[in-house]
Amino acid sequence: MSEAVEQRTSHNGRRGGVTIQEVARLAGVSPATVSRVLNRDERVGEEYRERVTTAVGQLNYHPNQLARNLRTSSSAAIALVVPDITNNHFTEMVATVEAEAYRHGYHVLVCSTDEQPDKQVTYLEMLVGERVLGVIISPSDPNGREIGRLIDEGIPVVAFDREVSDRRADAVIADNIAATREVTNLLIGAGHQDIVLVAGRPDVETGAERIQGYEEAMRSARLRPRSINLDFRVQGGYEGVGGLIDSGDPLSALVVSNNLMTLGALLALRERGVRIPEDIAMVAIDDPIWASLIDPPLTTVAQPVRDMALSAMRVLIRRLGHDASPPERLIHRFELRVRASCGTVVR
Amino acid sequence: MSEAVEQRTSHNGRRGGVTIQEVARLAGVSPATVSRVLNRDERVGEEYRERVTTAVGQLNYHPNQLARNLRTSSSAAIALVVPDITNNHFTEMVATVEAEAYRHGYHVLVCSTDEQPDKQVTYLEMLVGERVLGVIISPSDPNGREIGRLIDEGIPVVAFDREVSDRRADAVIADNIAATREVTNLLIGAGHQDIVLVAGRPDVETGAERIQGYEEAMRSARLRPRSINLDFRVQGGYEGVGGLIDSGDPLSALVVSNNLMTLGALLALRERGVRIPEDIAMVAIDDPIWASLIDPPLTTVAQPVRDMALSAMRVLIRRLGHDASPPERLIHRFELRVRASCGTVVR
DNA sequence: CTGAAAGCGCTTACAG
DNA sequence: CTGAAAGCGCTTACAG
Repeated sequence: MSEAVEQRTSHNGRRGGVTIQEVARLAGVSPATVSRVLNRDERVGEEYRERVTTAVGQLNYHPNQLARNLRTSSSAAIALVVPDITNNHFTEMVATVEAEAYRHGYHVLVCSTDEQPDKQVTYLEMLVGERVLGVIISPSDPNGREIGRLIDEGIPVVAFDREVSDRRADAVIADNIAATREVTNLLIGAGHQDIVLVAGRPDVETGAERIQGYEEAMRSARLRPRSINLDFRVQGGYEGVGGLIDSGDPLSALVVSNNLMTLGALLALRERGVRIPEDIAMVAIDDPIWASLIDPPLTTVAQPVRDMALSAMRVLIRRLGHDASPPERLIHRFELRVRASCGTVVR
Repeated sequence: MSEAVEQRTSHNGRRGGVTIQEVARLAGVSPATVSRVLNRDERVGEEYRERVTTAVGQLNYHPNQLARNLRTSSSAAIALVVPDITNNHFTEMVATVEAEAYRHGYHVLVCSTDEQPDKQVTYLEMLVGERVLGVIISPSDPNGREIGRLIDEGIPVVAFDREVSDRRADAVIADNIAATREVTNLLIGAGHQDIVLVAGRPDVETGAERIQGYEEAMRSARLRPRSINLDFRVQGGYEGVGGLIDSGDPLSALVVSNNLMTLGALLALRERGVRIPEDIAMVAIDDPIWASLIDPPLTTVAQPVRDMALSAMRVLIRRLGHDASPPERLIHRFELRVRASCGTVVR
């Protein structure tokens, strides 16, 4: 963490560029007036406004954001704190938020916490130091104390996908319980009994909810729920499902908790020559773009990530406008996409 | 673009937090000394150092980065400018850079230009305004005038994947010509003659190089090169390959120029019931994680994105340390991964 | 080794 | 409607 500090201390020699003073001089007005024009202050006279505008043009003046940031004690940055950018789910989210942010003149800081609570703490500390305007977070640790600190400092926080414990944050989440119940019921309806859930970490909210939905469905059908808890990565799905097969325990269908684990599961099954859905049926949460291309096409429930990201940005932008209405909790629904892998469809 | 400006002007009311003055008072030293301790200035006496350190701890002081930024005329941000974050290739790159940046105490600004030159210009202007420390760019427009401006301002630029025309920038690129030649030769060696290249935009460097490699291989074999130029997206591959099949022109094998187009191509082929490799053989540039999972597994040349990203960061960090040695040009090689889709392998 | 003082480039009450 | 002046919170020559 020290390198960045060292670099910056030796960086002062950079030549300054045009300042607001020079623009003021050329336009024959005060710096204050230039500033007002730049900030769209209504009360500047038409003639002054024009003189400033042309002076700005002639000098090719660009305001120093750093000075602005210090003076206003804020920046133009929105921070995105996610557990893992390479997870397609979050990539879509980042892409959507970035496009929206650009439209509104913000820029985005991407912080990947790697599911590590302390990386989250470090990043959040950094973010209050940088006075980011707002943060959208999919927490690795929903209780992370720094979350409250952001809100204390007046920085709005929108929880995405997973809630945070601080009740002052807004939240945009998906109905994980209903979605997992639905896909599990689909397998039960097809006559499966030995259905195992390849679950993500139960200490992560979405993980826990998916387990809950699965267990509800199983219990309603008087079946014994059985799940393996792994981390939400390719490796997790690969090792978990590999072990499951190798154990020889009865198994006729899998519910897999997210797209990365699905990839791992498929690798493990393919290596062992297990056929889907003949030997084992499979359904997955998340609908990555390759789901319809693999053999067999995968039955999934799709999470409306882009819509969720847009919701999150909408709420955040409202908060940036100092909307102090009570925290919102927006719940989005998944969409079932039945394909061949669950064995209920003629191929 | 105006919204961000409006927000910040109304944001001053935020309560300040602990300042360096208060730390100095508590420690019984001057602010200058506190600053020196914080910035690891060697020449501070042991006793002063300790007093400062404990005062910092007691007050839970965090330096205001905004003030630091203005004073040093720099920030701790590295900017990543890429054409499309959702492209797996760039996602991997962003993830790798982010992790490296975190290790070194920088944070990263993600800018997606959407292949639009003017979006690139807007972003680069913003970046000089923000005095980012450095930028890694995969240019939508290699000639974008703002690239030179960054370098003029002393901000190091590393071109990634695609070079920029300004010769002062470093570049980390891949050997696209050799890679495309190699996969094309693989098909030729298997006896194919009607091999079409599903090419990306020829005005993009990587696109042009891939076309070149393909044409070199075809001409060496006295075959007529034929390519369709699309944009590097799923949609491009989908429509392009669909049209190709529907045209009824002779076609026995496809070389597809990147992973998104490959996805599109596969969708188009599947819709039409075209079998791979029996009806049409296929090889692709880029080796996404699903390449080995689809049916049939895809023959690809893999680009070492993570290594490339690490190279880029290494160069950039060196430049941040004011290394003024001549610009580097690091060329990475692809790796051929023969699987079933090219029809040269027993399934 | 340490401190007093200047200053980075803006914005914004405060007067007029 | 406009300007003079203060000040955001640091860092860093400059003296000592």
